[in-house]
Amino acid sequence: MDFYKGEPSILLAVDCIIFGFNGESLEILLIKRDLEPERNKWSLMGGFVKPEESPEGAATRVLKKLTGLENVYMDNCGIFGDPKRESHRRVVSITYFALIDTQQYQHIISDQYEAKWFPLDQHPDLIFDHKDMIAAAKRELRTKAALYPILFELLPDKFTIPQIASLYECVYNIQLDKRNFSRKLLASDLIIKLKEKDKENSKKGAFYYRLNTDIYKEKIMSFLRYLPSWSVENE
Amino acid sequence: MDFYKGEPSILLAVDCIIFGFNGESLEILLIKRDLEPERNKWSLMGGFVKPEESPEGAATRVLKKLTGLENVYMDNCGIFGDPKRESHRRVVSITYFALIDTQQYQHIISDQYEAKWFPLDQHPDLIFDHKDMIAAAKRELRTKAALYPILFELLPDKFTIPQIASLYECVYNIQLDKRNFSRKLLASDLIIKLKEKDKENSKKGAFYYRLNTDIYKEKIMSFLRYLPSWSVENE
DNA sequence: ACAAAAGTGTTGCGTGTACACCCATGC
DNA sequence: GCATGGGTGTACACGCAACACTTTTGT
Repeated sequence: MDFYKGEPSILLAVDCIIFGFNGESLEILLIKRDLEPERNKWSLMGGFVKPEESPEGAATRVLKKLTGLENVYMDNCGIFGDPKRESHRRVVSITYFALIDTQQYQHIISDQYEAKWFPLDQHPDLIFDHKDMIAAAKRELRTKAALYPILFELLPDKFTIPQIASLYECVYNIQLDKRNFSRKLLASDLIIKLKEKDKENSKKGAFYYRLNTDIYKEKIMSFLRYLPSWSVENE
Repeated sequence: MDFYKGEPSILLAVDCIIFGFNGESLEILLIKRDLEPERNKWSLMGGFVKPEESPEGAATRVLKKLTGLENVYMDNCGIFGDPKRESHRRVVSITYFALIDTQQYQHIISDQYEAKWFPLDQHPDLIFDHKDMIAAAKRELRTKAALYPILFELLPDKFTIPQIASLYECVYNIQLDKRNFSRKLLASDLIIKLKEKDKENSKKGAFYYRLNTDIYKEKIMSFLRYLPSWSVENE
């Protein structure tokens, strides 16, 4: 039986905002678009949702195609469906942000695309509404990261506390008191101290830590301690 | 020119989780589905996205069709795109939750649909994955309402503090200390005291308040004071 | 008068912030 | 030994939960 006959069909796409952290700044991975229209312009990595996959599945596939990475943290961060967003054809795009460890990425990068990292706030002009998508992803990343410790996804397995502190500083564009930050993080039981020290960035050296994955998963999964909080303040 | 030729077309739908508060419990508005397949079964209000409208526009249209209401608070709360979610045809559905003031709704209800309010946790069996949609909407409502004072959207223009306190109790299934709640709310400058009292629910009577829309909009728009908060706890 | 719900005053505790200080190391 | 960044101790402020207490009114 063919229900819904005559209903308008719309093309459904996904676009990925791929975040990485190089120790200095928060960056996003952009590609030179490889199909018409707008071929060769800078763009987010994306693709159409195929009949046998979910939107999230499409995003996962597209991400793997570009980076070779699997099991990457991804999360929906918007729906872009303005009828005029692409002038040629009606396409609704669902966006996902991905957090990847650039250490792992370096080695597996696909040569099929001309891909390049750009500082989050200094990307070139992009096609369609991709600029808005990035802005939405940044907002969503900030919101999520304030509630759940997802930023660890951007770091290698072994990391130092100064490293993650500077990551938070990049994400929120703030200055943190590293001493208090360190204490707070340790008190959370989220990280486990290793024997080894990183001596590259200081004479004394900072201990390496790794995630306590049990506690991490618990915190990622759990919800807010839902209480009204009207003490919302501006950025 | 016809770019993207040969790309699979997918039907795109929206479904609305319509929340209302009757003073006693949090409820959702369900309808008896009026088209095949699954005609006459309980369902969320929904519809297909038309070529000339955005998904959000479709949700707004569909909501107005059922309730007659416009300018209703709505927010995306999920994407349901499993290839097998409807066995007959590939449909991806974007869900929106809506917060309406049931006082206004009572009078304008459309007779075109058999619609009925159900307590959020006691709804009948629903078609497809609509049950999951409601669960996702509930989670999203709780998260949003913990960060922004959106629950006022569920109340009439004039409301009392005990009223909104009991709304929070319903949404989070908790007991609040009304005394502290009242103080906290007043300190937020979100509400403005009126001369009048509601004497229906107590002998002393509780003052009516109305929203301070300036402060309200500011708080709704503003983002988190983005700071890492790992003190996440379970429900 | 008294019950019942609205609303205020007060206090202790926990968390975050600021900052003085100590520690380890390379040069 | 001294500069540099890593890390600890401590003190104060603030916000929130707890709860005794006051207020207002209907019966």
